[in-house]
Parts: sequence; structure tokens; C-alpha cells
Amino acid sequence: MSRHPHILENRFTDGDAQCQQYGEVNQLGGVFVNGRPLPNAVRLRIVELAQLGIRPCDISRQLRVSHGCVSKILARYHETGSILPGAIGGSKPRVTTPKVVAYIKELKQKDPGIFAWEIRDRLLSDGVCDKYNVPSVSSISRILRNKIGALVHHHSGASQHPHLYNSIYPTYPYATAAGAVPAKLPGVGSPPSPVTHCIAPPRGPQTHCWPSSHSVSDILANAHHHAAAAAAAAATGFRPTVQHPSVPSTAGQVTMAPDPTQNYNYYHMYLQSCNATPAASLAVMNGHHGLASPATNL
DNA sequence: CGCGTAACGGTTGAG
DNA sequence: GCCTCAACCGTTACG
Repeated sequence: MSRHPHILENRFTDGDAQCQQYGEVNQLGGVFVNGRPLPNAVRLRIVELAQLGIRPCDISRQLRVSHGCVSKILARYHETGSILPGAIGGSKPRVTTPKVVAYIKELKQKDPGIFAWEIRDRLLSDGVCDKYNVPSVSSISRILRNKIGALVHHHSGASQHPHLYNSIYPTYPYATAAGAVPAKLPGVGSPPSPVTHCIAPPRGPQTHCWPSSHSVSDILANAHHHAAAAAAAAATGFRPTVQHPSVPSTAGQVTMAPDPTQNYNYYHMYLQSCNATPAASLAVMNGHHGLASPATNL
């Protein structure tokens, strides 16, 4: 690829910024990879520190993450209960799913004189769509014009994959896309949306219970990060202030010792996590490791 | 000074 | 296999 050939060599399947050895340095001296999410360990740390009552500006300075980012992560956490970044990339799922098309077809057959706007109302009132994924009137017109006829011949493709989109459209509201992939922080406050570990992808026609690819690795990478951070801390004399998410302290009892003025540079998190071998990472991503997946605990 | 957020340049992945 | 597009990212700067 023309973009960053060097980076590519260090990038694994998903956008693990953690696995890139090239980063930039922000005004605070922190390391970041442009376009990629902060490591989960850092995200987790931000929330932990906030839970301790440390001001965002202090968190920003301590972790050397821009205050805008701290603000964004905390806002998202308060809103969705998730520390995870949203799903990056991919295309917005189409609203004209086979199911919707089939329903439009059905309405049209029952009432050939029905208007597109009436169909739209019916899609809403009948619960086939919600306000977020209901097709526009023009889309419905186009469907009536183009697809219905074809579907008659094809015997309604919707029936062939009735499950394909059904599971995702109820969760379509992308305004809270991140909320669909909540890595709930146990013991850190009480996030608003209690969720199971069955993480729904914010988009994409996955039919199984599986987070987006990078969400998976982000979650699972936590094990690496915390181990790595601890190792780095040990190696550098840092206090191991990062806790394993699956062994969280209760909200009031976070054992982070450090004095908030300490310069906590998470550069080690980047470096250490970059040491993860591709094989190991892939194994982690595929769940082929002995660790109890933090994903199930988050 | 602290915080929220728009703008920006970047990455990603489905279609 | 490449391209497009729209999602997301964190940083920066501004109010």
C-alpha cells in the first residue's frame, strides 16, 4: 500500500494501533498513532482515574493524552458505558434490506395504489423499520420501480436470508454506535447500559454474536496491555498502576497508588504491546489462549 | 484555567 | 485487486 509500507508490516488484521511501532508525539509528549484508537489500557486508565475523582485536565497531563480525547472518552463512557472505540471502517448497512423490500412488495401487492409515503408510514407503524432505518420515500419509490419486479421473478430474496439483517437493524441507531460495543468496566462506576458480553457489532451483517474485528482484539488485547504495562513498570521502576480489568477494584478502592502528579507515560504500553508476536495476537484474537477472555468480563 | 467541540488529517473496511 | 465512501480515530485550536 502506498500509505505507510513500514507500518503495514507491523499491523495485524484489525487496527491495533498498539501493534504499530510508528507513532507521533502530541503536544503533551504522549505517543499516539494518527487515525487509530488509543490502546485499551490507556482508555481504561482514563476512566479509572476519572472514577477516582481526578480532573480530566489532570488525567490529560498524567497520561499525556489530549484533553479533547480524554473528554471524548469520558463522555462516551458516561453515555454508553463503553470504553471501547467505535467500529472503524466499513459501510453503512443499507436500509433497503431484503426484509424491507419484501414487506414493501407485500404492501404494494395488497394495495397497488398505495403511495410511497404510505408505505413508509406502514414500515414504521408495523415495526418493520424504526425511524433510524426506515427508507426514504424516494428510496421506496426506487424500490417499487426497480426491485419489486425483479423480486417477483426471484421469488423474494428476503425469504432466502431472512436472518441476515434482522439481528442488526433493531440496533441500527448509529448515534450510539459505540454503545453497541460496550466493554463494560466492572467495578468502575455504574455505566448506564448494562450489557452482556454478547457484543453486538455496530454494523455489518454478522449473524453471530461477535464484536467487530477490532473490538475483539481491543478487548482481548487488554490482557496484553496490562501484562505489558506491569512488565514495563517493573522494568522501569514504575509503579504498576494498571490493573487487570477482570480483577477490578471496586469503585472506591482502586489501588492505583500513584500520586497524580507523577508523569505517567504510557509509551511503554505502546512499546510493550508491540512486542506481542503476530501469532500470539492472532491466537488471542481467535480465543486460542489460556486466558479467560477479558471480553467476557468487561 | 478547565472543558466542550469543530476542524483536520489520518485509518479502516464493506460494498 | 483496486477504488470509493462513510464510518471512526486523536490532536489541535478555538470559544
